[in-house]
Parts: sequence; C-alpha cells; structure tokens
Amino acid sequence: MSEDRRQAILRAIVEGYVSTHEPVGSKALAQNSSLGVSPATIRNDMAALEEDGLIAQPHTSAGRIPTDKGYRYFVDMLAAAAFQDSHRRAISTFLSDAVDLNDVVERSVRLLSQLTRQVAVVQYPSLRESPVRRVELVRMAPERALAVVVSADARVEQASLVVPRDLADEDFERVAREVNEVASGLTPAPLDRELAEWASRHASSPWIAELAGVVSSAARGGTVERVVFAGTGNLTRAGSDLGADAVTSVLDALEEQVVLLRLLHEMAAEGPVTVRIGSETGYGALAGTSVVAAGYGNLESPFLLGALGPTRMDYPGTMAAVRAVARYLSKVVEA
Amino acid sequence: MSEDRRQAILRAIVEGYVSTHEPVGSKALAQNSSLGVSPATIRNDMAALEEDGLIAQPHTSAGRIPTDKGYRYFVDMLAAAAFQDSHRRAISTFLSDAVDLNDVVERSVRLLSQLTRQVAVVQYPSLRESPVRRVELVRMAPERALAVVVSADARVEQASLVVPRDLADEDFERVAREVNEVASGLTPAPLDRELAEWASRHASSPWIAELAGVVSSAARGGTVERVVFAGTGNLTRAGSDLGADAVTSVLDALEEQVVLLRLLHEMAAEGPVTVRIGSETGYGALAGTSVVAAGYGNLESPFLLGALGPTRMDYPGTMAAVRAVARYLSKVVEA
DNA sequence: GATTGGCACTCACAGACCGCGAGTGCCAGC
DNA sequence: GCTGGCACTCGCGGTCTGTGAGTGCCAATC
Repeated sequence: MSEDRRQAILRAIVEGYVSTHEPVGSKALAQNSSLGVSPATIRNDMAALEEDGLIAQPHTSAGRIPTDKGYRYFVDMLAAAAFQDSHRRAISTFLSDAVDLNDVVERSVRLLSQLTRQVAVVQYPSLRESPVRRVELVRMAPERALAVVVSADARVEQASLVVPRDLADEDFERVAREVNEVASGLTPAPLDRELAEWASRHASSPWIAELAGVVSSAARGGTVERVVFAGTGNLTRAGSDLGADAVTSVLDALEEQVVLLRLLHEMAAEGPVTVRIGSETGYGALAGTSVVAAGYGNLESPFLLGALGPTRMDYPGTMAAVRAVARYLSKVVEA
Repeated sequence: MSEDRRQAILRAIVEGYVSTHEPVGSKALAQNSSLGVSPATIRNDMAALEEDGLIAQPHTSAGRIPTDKGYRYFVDMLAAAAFQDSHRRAISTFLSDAVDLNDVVERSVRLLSQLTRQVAVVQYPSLRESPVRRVELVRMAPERALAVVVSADARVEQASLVVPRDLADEDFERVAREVNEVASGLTPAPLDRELAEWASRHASSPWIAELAGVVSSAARGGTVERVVFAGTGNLTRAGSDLGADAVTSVLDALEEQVVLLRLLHEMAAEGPVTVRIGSETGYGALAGTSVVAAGYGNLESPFLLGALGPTRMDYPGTMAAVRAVARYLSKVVEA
C-alpha cells in the first residue's frame, strides 16, 4: 500500500467533497479520478486513512468526508496553488482607482470576499511609524476636550480627555499651541520622549500628562484596532454547510471583533499564509468554520486580513486569493 | 358584527402569532383573550378579516396568521406603545460613558440591536453646520494630495485631489496656509462663497478650484453616507422566520448600503417613526422582513436609524426602542 | 504482499400509508 | 347577531418498507 496513493486518495476525497458537497465513495473515486486501481483497493486505503483519523463517514453506508485533520493534511501537502490570471486582473481593475487608504481597504475586503466567496476580513492599517503632522485640540465641554492627531500619511486618530473645569480658554489655547510645537514632525519613538519631557515641565497640571499620553497612543494608531468585513451573505448562500446556529455564532463573533483579532494575531505570527481548520481555531463559536489568514505591511508587526468560511472550502483557491490581496495591500501600505 | 371586536381579534392574532410563532385558531383565541365570545363568533369575524386580506391561513386546517396588510393595520391602530422603564435605564447606563461621537454611534447600534433583538442600523451623523476649524493639506505623491478637514465639533473628513506634478513644494505649502486662512471658522454656507471667491483669484491654477470644491463638500460631511449595523446574528437566531435565502439577501442588502439608505431616506421623510412591512419596502430582497425607521438630529434633514427583522416582529416594542434611541441621539447631536 | 472480484451486510433516505387532532365552514336554534 | 353542534379538511408525525449506495471481509490472482 503505497503512501503516495493514499495521499492521492485523500486529495481526491477533499476535492470531490468540496466540489460536490457529498460524501465520496470508493466506486465513484475509482471511476472519476485517474488512480488506475479498483474500488476494493481504494476501500483498503480508505480504511487506513480512517484509522489515521483523516477521513470519516457520516453514517455507516455513506461515502467518506474529510475530518478537520484530513483538511489539515491536505492543506499541508499543497505545494503552490496556481493563481488564476483572472484574479490578478480583477485585483488591478478593482483596486486601481481607489482614492485613499480607507478606500483601498474597503475595496480590498469586497474584492477578497468576491474572489473567495467567503467572508473577508481586513484590519485597517494604522501607519504607526509616520511622523505627526499636527495635533488639534478642541474643547467640547467645560471639562472635556478632544485631541485629533493628524499624521503625515493622512491618518487621523482622535481621543477624548478630561480637562479641569476651571481651566481658562487662553490657557487651553496656549497648551494647544505648545503641544503642536512639541509634537509636530516627530515619529512615535522620539515623540514619546519629548512629550514626557514636556509634561514633566508642567507637573503642576496633571491633565497635561494625560494629554501627552493620549497623543502618544493616538500617534501609534490609537488603542482601537478596527476591522471591516464583507461577504457575510456568503455564510448562508446556497451550498454553505453551516447550520443556522453556526451562522449565528459566526456573525456574533465577527461583531465581537476581539475574538477574531486575537485569532488573526496568533495566526499571523506563524507564517505568511496560515490556515486554521474547524476546531483548530480554538474557539467554540467557530466550530465548522475555517480561517485563512495573512499579514500585510511591515512583516515585523503586520496588519491582518483573512477569509472565513465553512471547513468545506476551496483551500487552494482561498489561500491564493488571500495571499494575492495581502501582497497588493503590502505594496500600497509600504509605498 | 362589531367593527371593534374585529380589530381586537386582529390585534390578538398578531400578538399571539408574534409571541408563539404559530398560527392562532379560533378556539385558543376564545380561551386566552378576554373577548367574551365563543369560538364560532370569532370564526365568523375571522372569515371577514380574511376576506379583507388582513389574515390568511398557511393551510386549510391551520389557524390564521397576519398578512403584511394585517400587520400594517395593526401598526396603524397602535396608539402609543408603552416604553419599558428597563429600556430607559439601559440607555443611560449603556451610553453614558461614550467618549466621542463615533463611540456614541457605535454604542447606539449595539444597544438598539439588543433592545429589539433585531438588526440595528444607524447612520453616522455628519454635523454639517458646524464651522471648519482647520484644513490639513498633505502631498501624498507628486501629483496627488489629500485634504483633511477638521470641523469645530471634531468631525474629520478627508478627500483626495490631483495636483500638478511640477508644482513646487513651497507653492503647495503656501496654498495650504492660504486655504486655512480662508476657511477657518466658517460654516458651510459662507465657506462656499469665500472659497469660490478665493479660487477665482487663482484662476490660473485650476487645481485650486478643485481644492476649493473638495473642501466645500468635505465641510458638508463628505459625499459618503456611512452606516453601521449590529445584531446581524439575530437574523439567524432561533425563532427567526427567515429562511437561508432571505437571510442571504438581507445581508447582501445591508452590505450594499445604497438600497438601505434610499429606503431609510424615503421612510424618514414620512414621519417620526415609520414602519415598512414586507413587500411595502418595495425591494424584493427584503421580502419577509420589516423595517422600523426614524430620523434623529435636525428634523429638516435628519440622520437615519432603524431596526430590521422578520415581518413577525414585536412592532410596539421595536418602535418604542427605535424612538427612544432616536431621541437620545438627537439630544447628543443637538448638544 | 499487493491487488482484485465477489458477496453479504448495513443503514440512510424517500415514498407510502395512516391515524390524530386542530381548525374550519355552515347551519339551525336561541 | 350570537352560539352550539356537526361534518369535513388536511397538515403533521409516526411507522413501515424497498432501494441502493457503500462498506468490510475473504479468497483468489498476479
């Protein structure tokens, strides 16, 4: 029993099940695929594959379907997925006339969801290393102010802070001018130092320390990590395996964002394009769904993107699309 | 056959069906509701109601369920829905510690989706009438620049424009200073005049006219109308009548945004809290779903919010929640 | 030893059948 | 105009059965 043939059989089962959504039996396999062996032989190999936990039968007299572990094996043995030329063309036409960064991100999610026919997720990039261009300080109420940090790459972050109720407007304006003088032109690292030093000169006004902290973190991209989705409709589109409950919990998880971001972070740390299959995600809410993730931008601390769909998904195609969009976004962000 | 009793019967049918999800029959109605008449009488009235197209039976030997028209009648005869005190408390605790406008909006959608157990939609308010505080002009590439307009209420809008490739950086900076001098402190109406006048003084540089236009429209809140959702998971949560197809098309419509915004606009024009039931929405994709919408903010040209769910929804409760959140947002925005 | 054909077995699925009961429409009587 | 009574309808859930795809095992073959 050659190890090669078993791999071929597993591959055929995965591909068959992905395309037909039905358990695949030994006979059908012998006919359709070009293995050149009889059903009985295939059955023997299938028994071995089942022993290894790579495939399973939904019920006794049915064909086999891949388990999570089987998909994993399949994904790992994928050499390099062919990337359709149509994809490449779609990317350029779809994204070429984006006007700004937000637009690029939004078009990218849409595109990714269309290419993969899955739910696409892209994290907004916050270009953390570009210098601060200007800090706007606006007094919203007697004791509340809002800091708007505009960085040189036109990212805008805002954060609110509390100011003393009895602070005179002139003093407020003066501080607003000062913080601009201190912060303008600095990238986050020196910015932190300068702001801390500046705040220490105003030790008598604790709100200035708060302001310094707020500006520092805003310059780093703020504390919030935002993500956008597209293609949530694909979860229920005909052919999705997911039951109503599964869809509900996935939608909830998407809205939650926290869970999703943590998962994507973990995955991006592991390699360029990574796949988590079903239970591998480690989140009960995502049982039955797989996630294909990649990072883009600075590879030290990348921004995240990915596609999410039923375990029975077209892994090669999805991985290729995710990789392609990640590359494109990297180019845009790095430029 | 008193007209009053028929209304009471219709009301009982709607309420019964909404709470049990099952067709309601004459016998059950006679027992549970306090109509004080026999099932036979109710049957007669039911026959009349069916004649009028207000109710229907899914199959011959089943109870009655309301039609879209029946829900409409029910909604129209709702006097004033009692607004639970728990709602009021939820609103204050949930929204009290929002830090800025975006935060308020995001908390509001979440809240609305929780109160109604439906999909909630809120349009981002763009406070169009507040004065411009500052215009940032950033050159992104030799022939591309980005204008960031910060208004006094800390709304931030950005838009990109094309500049001459051979424009010297000094000239660019000078124009950046000028546009600030011209625009700062002006509300949209005078802003338009001043900018147009300023641009006409620079008639030899057509890109300045473009800049003026871009700033004008950004000050008005930009061209994009963004909306946020929450509670999409409620579409598939147990008890939702919607089939997989219906959910798919609703999710698609939500992502589309255009359709949804148009619908909400139409509805907001009609009154404070308006309801579209099933086919009344006029969009095939929303068959089987109803929309409860309201405007908030300036009632001349309000921003929009609403809740969206299966036609079999709790109309009084949903309308009350939508109205309450709209009021709250109005207060925040007007302040 | 790997492969193959044969064979008995299992079991989900679809269709047929059926009884129950909720609900109806109609009618005669109050 | 309301009510009780009654015959009728028909969807739903249950059981039953035949069919066929698919299996596991075994003996024969290469």
